[in-house]
Amino acid sequence: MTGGYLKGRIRREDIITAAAAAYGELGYHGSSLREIAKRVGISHAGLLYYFPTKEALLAAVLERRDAEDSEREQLTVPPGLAVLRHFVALAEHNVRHPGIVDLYSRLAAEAVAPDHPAHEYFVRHYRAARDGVHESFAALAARGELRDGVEPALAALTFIALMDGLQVQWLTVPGDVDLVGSLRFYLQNLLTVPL
Amino acid sequence: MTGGYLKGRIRREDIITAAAAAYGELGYHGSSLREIAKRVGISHAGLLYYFPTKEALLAAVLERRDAEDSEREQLTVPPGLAVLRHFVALAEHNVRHPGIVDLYSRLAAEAVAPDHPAHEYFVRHYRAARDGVHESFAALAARGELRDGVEPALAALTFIALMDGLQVQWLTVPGDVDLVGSLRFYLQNLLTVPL
DNA sequence: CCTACCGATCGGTAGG
DNA sequence: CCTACCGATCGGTAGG
Repeated sequence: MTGGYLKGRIRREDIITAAAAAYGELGYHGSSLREIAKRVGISHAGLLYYFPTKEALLAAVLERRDAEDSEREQLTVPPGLAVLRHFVALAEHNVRHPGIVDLYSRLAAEAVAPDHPAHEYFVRHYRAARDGVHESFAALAARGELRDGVEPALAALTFIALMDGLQVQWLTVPGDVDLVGSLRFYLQNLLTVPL
Repeated sequence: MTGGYLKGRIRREDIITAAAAAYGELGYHGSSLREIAKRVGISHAGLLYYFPTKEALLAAVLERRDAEDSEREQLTVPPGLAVLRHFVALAEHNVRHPGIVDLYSRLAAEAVAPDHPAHEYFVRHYRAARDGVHESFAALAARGELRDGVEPALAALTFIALMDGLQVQWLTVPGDVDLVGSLRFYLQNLLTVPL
């Protein structure tokens, strides 16, 4: 007599996991409900019992991604070097989980279209990422740990862009790209102190 | 009695133009032959008279893109600052032609999948871009125009990645991103001489 | 959760 | 270049 609720919750998680993998491999538009359902072992109509529309499933995938990121990111990290190191650690994590990188890169590129269901998500995502890093660069600048002429706002914007661009190139030609080393190189270049 | 050949060639060019626009807006997989044909004012079967398969049309779009890039790029530019300035000029050109950026970003993200028909194209594209920039950074280093500790190979890789990442972010939140200014900022940071 | 179905759309072909 | 068509696939619904 195991609770039916628990079983349902597990099933939902399985569906979200399968959907995230499919979005990474095939893109959102390229991932049919039938394909995702097959990976879970149910019919596509059965999937729609858990998520009423294709977009609702996408929303659930993005929500879980945010929840995972928030978990890994302890909110206690103060602006400064620690935040930058945290991003390097995130890159190290990503190298061991290409599926996550796939998902993110594919969705980000699709979602440049204003009518894409994940567009607003990425607008917020970029703003939040930029603002967080900006704050850290500003703190470093105040302590004189940023090289002369380095504008915190531009440093933040280019840092986020670099991470994204590196990921796409890494996925395309994995052997040619050192994700973590490239990030370190970039950051060290802006700092007057060791990372 | 206008030559039928000329008319056919113009029609082919029109189809390629429409396809490139559609790929940018909707991605390759999201662009149906019927949609592209409608933009040209013919039936999708008519389109297949000019390009026998969907992939053949994609190949034609990529070929023309390369041809245009080669035209703009005079082959006489020697490795060094001039090449970097050329990339900044390319960014200025792109800001006025978002359709090209759309096409490139969408296809690059789709084509990380090894079985995507444009995958090999992007593998070659990344290699060529990196090698070209690498050569220029190496020349600058030899002349002492690169800051200490800047490795030409990493500088080249991150430069290409930065361009790509900036483009996606610029397409998503155009008002928040200064494409050209960000590139200048990045490059100036690596150099000991004014760009 | 299932089977069975809907209308719409896909790339490609036949035959002119 | 067209009309007409093919089999396959799509998201979603009906009714259990």
